[in-house]
Amino acid sequence: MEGTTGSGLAAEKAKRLQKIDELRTTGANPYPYRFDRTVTLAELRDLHGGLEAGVETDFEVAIAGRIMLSRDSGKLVFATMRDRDGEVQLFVSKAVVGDDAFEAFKGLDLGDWVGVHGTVMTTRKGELSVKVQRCELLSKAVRPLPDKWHGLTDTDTRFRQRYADLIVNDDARRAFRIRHEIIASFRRTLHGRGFIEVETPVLHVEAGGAHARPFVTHHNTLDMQLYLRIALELHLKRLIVGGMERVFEIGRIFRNEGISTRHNPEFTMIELYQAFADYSEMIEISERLITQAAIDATGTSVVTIHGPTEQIQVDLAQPWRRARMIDLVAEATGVEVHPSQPVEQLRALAAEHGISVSPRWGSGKIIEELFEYTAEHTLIAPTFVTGHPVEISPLARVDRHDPYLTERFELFVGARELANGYSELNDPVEQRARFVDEQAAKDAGDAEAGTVDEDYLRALEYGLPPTGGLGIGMDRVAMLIAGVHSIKEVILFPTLRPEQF
RNA sequence: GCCCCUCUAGCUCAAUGGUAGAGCAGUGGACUUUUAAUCCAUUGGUUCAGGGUUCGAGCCCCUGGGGGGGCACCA
Repeated sequence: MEGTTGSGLAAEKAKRLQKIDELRTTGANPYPYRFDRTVTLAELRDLHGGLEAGVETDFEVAIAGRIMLSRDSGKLVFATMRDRDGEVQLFVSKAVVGDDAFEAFKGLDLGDWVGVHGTVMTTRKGELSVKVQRCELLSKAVRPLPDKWHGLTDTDTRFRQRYADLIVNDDARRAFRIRHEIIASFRRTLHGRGFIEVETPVLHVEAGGAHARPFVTHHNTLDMQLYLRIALELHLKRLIVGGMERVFEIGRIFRNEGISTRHNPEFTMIELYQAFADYSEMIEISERLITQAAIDATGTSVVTIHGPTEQIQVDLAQPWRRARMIDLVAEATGVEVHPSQPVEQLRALAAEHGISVSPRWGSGKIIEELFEYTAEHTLIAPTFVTGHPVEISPLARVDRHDPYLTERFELFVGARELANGYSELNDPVEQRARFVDEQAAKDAGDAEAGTVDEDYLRALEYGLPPTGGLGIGMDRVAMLIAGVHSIKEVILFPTLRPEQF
């Protein structure tokens, strides 16, 4: 623990802390306040990446970054510096910087942040480098970096210490870069179509807009129970009532459910609502948003889709399949189904497929179960599943051609649901009836059923224009475009059990 | 909640039930064009925790914990 011999973690930290003390005794600050850099390392490479080997320029730069590697060859030290977007080699010559500065440079540790003044050059082998004139410690790292070659692979450590993961794993940095590009792309596409970005409450008096178990919390001053939102839907549609016409929100959603490769208790959803549009417009926007995001994030609309048992390459720019839920079930089971059929008939079919059915379920819910068990896992390439039964779609408008179905779709890619949209139900009388059915289901013991949201009904009574709405799971889109298998790879700090220190 | 896998040095990994090891990092030394630099030497361990079996446990058994995968759950 004390002293600077040995080489465990404690000894390593002690040695570095001692270096900090020694710096301070010489009047140096191991944690200075700022550094004015002139170029980023990506800019440096853009400007000078084409230099031939063995060239020394007079081009002076000030750069800043973290020391990632160091190669000491006596009176010369080569180090690799990295900033957010690039790397460059530092060329440190004892003859150039002088004995004291040279020793000081050798005293740096991997992981230290430094600022460097120097000139641009290339080595004999052609490596773009900065010939260091002056090097300033910007922040001393007390803890050593993970393995310089193997990086960090332990998932526990990677997710708990995301900072360390980001320092050493290129793939981690890439995934979050892609996530950023996707979100930026979505915003651009929607701004281009006249959408306004809004923010609505996270704390809800009633957890509506979806079927999910909510997190419950409490407000002290109001002394009331509140729920973390499970969807954005109902507030955004209130804004359409208010005449905002085209709104969207990218927001965190909370669902008190299991954790898996596809689920995190808090995740990010985008929802958008467009007045005077219907679900067909939402289908078109879904396709456009995701395809454009892939292009913006990766430069190509071709993605590799990882299904449960297979993986395929798909060009998102090609039209996506559309199929009604009832037709997919018929295709999978060989039996025509429709929510107008007697519930006994559908129960029998479910039983044939080994699906246990709650006595509370009507025909529509059983059809959905049949779909999930028989058809969903086959939807690897992007597929819009449409025409959900009314029973399972309390906020969607009835299909203009079939009173048992709704004008609704869900997008499946890689057998995962990515999006959900519909022509919004805007008849306040019918909406109340649907809410009453939901409340009845909740009272009968369905923890995920909704309640009667009186304020939302009041809003509808002011008049919701014909509206198309859409929700897309941003994390899952990021998984698709980044080509990763777990949602934890696209959430910076995924939900984990607390660590014991 | 259930099932399976996993946990060894700071990191990446070894180790028939028989003295816990390697590479990297670290430390000391050599080297003015290296780039996972190289070469020589070298420090470093509560093997997740607690029990048990055994002459002897990193390894086998039990309990607990973290993580991963699957199931269940999840519009």
